[in-house]
Amino acid sequence: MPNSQEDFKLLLKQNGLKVTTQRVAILEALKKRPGCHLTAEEIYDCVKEEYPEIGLATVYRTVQLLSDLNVIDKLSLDDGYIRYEIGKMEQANSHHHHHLICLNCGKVFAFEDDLLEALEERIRKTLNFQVVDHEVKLFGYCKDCNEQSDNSRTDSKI
Amino acid sequence: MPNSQEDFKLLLKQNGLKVTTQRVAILEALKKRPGCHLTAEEIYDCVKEEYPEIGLATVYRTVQLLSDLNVIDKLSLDDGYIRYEIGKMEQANSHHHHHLICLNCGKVFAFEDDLLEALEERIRKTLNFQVVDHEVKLFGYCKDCNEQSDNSRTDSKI
DNA sequence: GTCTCTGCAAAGCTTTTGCATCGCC
DNA sequence: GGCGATGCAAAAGCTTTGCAGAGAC
Repeated sequence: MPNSQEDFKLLLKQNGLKVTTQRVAILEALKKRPGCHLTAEEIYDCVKEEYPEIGLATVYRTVQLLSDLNVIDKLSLDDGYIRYEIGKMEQANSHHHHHLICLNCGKVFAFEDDLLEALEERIRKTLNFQVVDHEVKLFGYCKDCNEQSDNSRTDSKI
Repeated sequence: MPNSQEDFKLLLKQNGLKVTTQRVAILEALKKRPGCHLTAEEIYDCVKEEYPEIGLATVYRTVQLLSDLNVIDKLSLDDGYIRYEIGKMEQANSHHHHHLICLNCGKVFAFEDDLLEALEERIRKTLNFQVVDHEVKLFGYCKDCNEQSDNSRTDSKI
């Protein structure tokens, strides 16, 4: 991506949309935080720091728009919030969201996997179901939390 | 499951909870519809047919309770509703939700897969992340919708 | 009889929408 | 200057909560 901000402005114009400070600011806020899964409220707080007059409704409208343009990806961690993260650049058609969610600390880790390609192929053949996208969430306990519980087990000898 | 309704009553009592008509009726409603992914409102409508005086709040409270007891499974299809289905019987610790969601007709298909076991094992080893549960959603187009679009393509010769 | 559960209504929360104003093109 | 975008506030929609009465044990 040589100059993705210019690309973004072009993308807006190509779709008959206007380039506004708010839209650029929201995208930049998400770009600065790759791998973060932000709620609309969180994005609102981030952008407000350098653009205090922005409204929450604008954030909601903009993330919807950016999601439709495939610039950002939508995901849910089943906590009642819709979350967004910067999309895998220049890969409009193959966004594979794989997330590891720690049930203890709540941290979210992303990972890429090719094993699912085989699964999708198998489903296509056996069930005649054509898979075009997927969302995978794995719940468990992360490295740090595992080690902590190991330590506490060791430490707990009075 | 020899007599799962008795088992359920026992489970409630063992947890210091009371056996009520509403709780039994809600579980029965879900049991009658295996593979259906019902919202609280839908469960409410089902139960109301034979128990008209039930309240929606009771349904919300009961599905939460049944979910905590691992009797039913919670899932989301990202449409703003929390959904519930009868859990995999007698398998309290290994519920593997795999869902195929048709983007055209909205139908949901469930499938079991062992490929993910290998993936989880790999994640455990490479990332030191202990997976205990997962939620997999695959979006695409089902058999019927695929065939329909094939037909409409054939039919559209005029 | 006690203590939990239920039903109703109200509140809570995230997200969406209406509308006058603002600002990009 | 026109028309889309914004900001505010109000509304919408799902879910939770408070409370008095009902029901399980």
